[in-house]
Amino acid sequence: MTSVDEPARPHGNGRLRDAARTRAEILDVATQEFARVGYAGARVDDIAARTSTTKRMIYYYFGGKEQLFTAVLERAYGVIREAEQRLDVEHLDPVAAIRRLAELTFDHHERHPDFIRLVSIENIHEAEHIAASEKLGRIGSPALDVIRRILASGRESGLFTADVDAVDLHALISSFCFFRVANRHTFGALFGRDLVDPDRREHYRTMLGDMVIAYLTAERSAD
Amino acid sequence: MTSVDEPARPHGNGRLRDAARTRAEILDVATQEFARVGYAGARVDDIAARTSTTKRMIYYYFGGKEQLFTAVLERAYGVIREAEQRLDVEHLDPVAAIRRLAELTFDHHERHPDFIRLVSIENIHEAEHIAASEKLGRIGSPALDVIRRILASGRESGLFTADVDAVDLHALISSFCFFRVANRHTFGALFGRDLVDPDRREHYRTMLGDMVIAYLTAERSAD
Amino acid sequence: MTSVDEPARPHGNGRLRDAARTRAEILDVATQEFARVGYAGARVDDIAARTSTTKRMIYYYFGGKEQLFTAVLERAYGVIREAEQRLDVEHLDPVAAIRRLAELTFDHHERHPDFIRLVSIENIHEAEHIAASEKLGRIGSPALDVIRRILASGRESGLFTADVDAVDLHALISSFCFFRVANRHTFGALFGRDLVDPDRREHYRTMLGDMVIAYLTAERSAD
Amino acid sequence: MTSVDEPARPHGNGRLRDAARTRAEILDVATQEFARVGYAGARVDDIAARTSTTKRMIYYYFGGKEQLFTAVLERAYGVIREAEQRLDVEHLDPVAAIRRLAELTFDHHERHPDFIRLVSIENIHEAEHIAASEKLGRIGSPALDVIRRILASGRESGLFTADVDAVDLHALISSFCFFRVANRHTFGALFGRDLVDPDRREHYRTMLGDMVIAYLTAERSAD
DNA sequence: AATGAATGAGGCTTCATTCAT
DNA sequence: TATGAATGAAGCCTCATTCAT
Repeated sequence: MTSVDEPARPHGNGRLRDAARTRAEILDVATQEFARVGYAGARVDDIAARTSTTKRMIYYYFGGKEQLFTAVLERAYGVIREAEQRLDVEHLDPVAAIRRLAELTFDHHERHPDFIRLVSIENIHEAEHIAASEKLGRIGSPALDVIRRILASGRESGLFTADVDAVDLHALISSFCFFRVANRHTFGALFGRDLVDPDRREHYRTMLGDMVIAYLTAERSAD
Repeated sequence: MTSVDEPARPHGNGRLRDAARTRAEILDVATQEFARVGYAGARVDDIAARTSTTKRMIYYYFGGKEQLFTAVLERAYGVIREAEQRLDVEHLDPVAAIRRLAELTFDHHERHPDFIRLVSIENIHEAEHIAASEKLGRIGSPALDVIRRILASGRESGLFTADVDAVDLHALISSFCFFRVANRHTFGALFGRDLVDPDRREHYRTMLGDMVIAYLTAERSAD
Repeated sequence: MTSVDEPARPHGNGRLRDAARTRAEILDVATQEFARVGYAGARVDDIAARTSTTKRMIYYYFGGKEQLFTAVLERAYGVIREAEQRLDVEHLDPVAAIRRLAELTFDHHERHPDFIRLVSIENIHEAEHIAASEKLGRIGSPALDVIRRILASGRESGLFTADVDAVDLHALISSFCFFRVANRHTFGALFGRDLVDPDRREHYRTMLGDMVIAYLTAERSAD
Repeated sequence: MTSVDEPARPHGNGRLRDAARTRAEILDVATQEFARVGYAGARVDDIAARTSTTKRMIYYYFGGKEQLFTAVLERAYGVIREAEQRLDVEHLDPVAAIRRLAELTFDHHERHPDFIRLVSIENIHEAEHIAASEKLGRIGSPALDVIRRILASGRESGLFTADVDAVDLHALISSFCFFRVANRHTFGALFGRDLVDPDRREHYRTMLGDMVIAYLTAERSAD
């Protein structure tokens, strides 16, 4: 992202490396801009201006604004997938594992507000870029498999009573994490409470875990 | 602002009625357009074209695109406030009352996807229009008072054990309702599950209630 | 100009008086606005807004922006004519009379910067409004007659040697008075000297008189 | 900015030449239009239409209407400065030198009516564009230095008696030259005399010289 | 004599994109 | 691989003016 001063190499793939770097730089800036002001609000000129290359390169590498936005989404989702692939909670008992997974989800949302904004924006566009992307259609989530296994194990042991599958539980966990970051501005403006206040962070993190565990383990009337 | 049914008066206000109607019509169309494509994506020309008046009237009544968007938000929040003021759940016992409130919140989100989109959009803009609006700053929510009273009553009777105040509980309930509608496109595209599929509606509605009640009533380790 | 609270009179010309007053108020405001930002720069809305009446009245009384500007010019030239009609310098000897007249012209320009601006503006428009006005075409100037008589008397007595007629002398005197007020902004910005600085007022007033007298009385080579 | 006569170079700058030409062409047309109808009266569309490029280029090169007007002023003042730098009168005796300088000023005004109109217009705007321009603030005038030296020499030799400095004398000379061109429309319309009638040109040119010399050399009462 | 609502034409500016080199 | 110049379409907004009452 920062310009690296590496010695000019007479032969070889110096060019190629530069190309990759240019591409990455454009993606970095574009991610910030799209996240900041939305797809329609972003300006190709502004993105180019914040780059060490020119506007022409955006068209050269990505083809256009729309494809650039799709590339931004693809990379952003790639990052989250990688993080999820590093999840390591299955050595814990089901209750602890789920709580840990919820917390990691919570942390990931907190650390990537730009990604959350991009997702909000993509939803305004009814996920059309995801639908058009070869990389992103039905990409699923590594976390889902983890959840699936924890749920199965918890249910086997009789600890979990709730009638949820992994996808719904993922939605339940995500909803709180996402809302807290995505809607913090309107929520703060209307209710005077900053949902991402660092001082309240632990409180909300615990609240999420409590909620998920309570839901999964609640005594159920025979239905 | 809402369509007024007042009898035709002998002289005068014929025009005034038209003015209110014109204003309301513009707001209706603008609400749809802003919700559909966001603030930056919306076109004043398009809004005007879908109206029985002209573009000029938008500027006459609202002053500009930005103020129009603010007016749209103001009216949209007004509608939700009115709905919340009609909440009538306090004759129920705390558990039933909270479940009912969660369900009504759920239903309201389901019925007003445009409103949810507007809120997402306003969050992308970091709630700047709410902040600039005299009508909307720290508007609070009638639902909060209802929640507050139910929580107090439930805690008194020993039914509720969770350490939440009304604002946090409101966030918890809203997050699921909001996410389900707001993020349904990306969620559907990535996981192949339509969160607003009518066939799954009851399932999610129950799930929300279960989650909230489980959270509020869970046995807590002495901490 | 200020709204006067006079008792409503049941009969009589109360209406007419109001009409005259409204007209005058519009003219006052229009004079300021046109002088401030030029004909094209002035806004009918702004003029109306600074009035106690409405925009409609401007059209009612004057017909349109163009005619309003013409009316403004007509009244402004009327004021200067009246002032010139009160010139009383012919009891002085020719030299003193001319100096006095120059000084009065100087003073008049200083006191009516808005008028000078209007004249500049009308020149940008190539005097088309004057040409179109019945009141203003070839209106001449009472001052011209005065100058004519002084010149004749001065030449008779041998004091004045210059080959000028009244119109040219009027131009000579006016040019300095006009330039000092009209061009003071560019002159000040470029040369750092404020031509209308009160402290330099006497200096320029004297300079003008000296110049005119010197010109009129200079010894001429036999040509 | 001025049309450059540089030989076509083997590669490269073909475009650059075009850019300079495009810029210059826009400036030419803009100068005419602004001079013709004033800043507010000029239309960016009209300027573009009279150009071989498009409206977009005006914004590409100048940024906007306001900056275009400033650029027009900058170039116009640049032209006059160049002319003044070519003044060559100091080989004459002070009286002849001043008369010659006045005549050259007179001629320059006559030859550049558009420039005079621009200056009038800029004064209506209270020299705000000059103030905002880095090129134009306190630009001074080469003529001033010339005048200064002539004045000193004339005063040394006892020929000049008047109490003026170069700036004031410059104002005195300019005022007549400027008025004659700038106010010719209203003056002509009101008094029936065309100040720029070619037949009267020599008359006014002489009149200006006579006036300046008479003023500078007049016998002064001991004050 | 007065007014709020309405209007069509046109104003300035900006957009994503492409061209020639 | 890279770039400054160029573009047409469209964006938001404002103008002087008129209408219905």
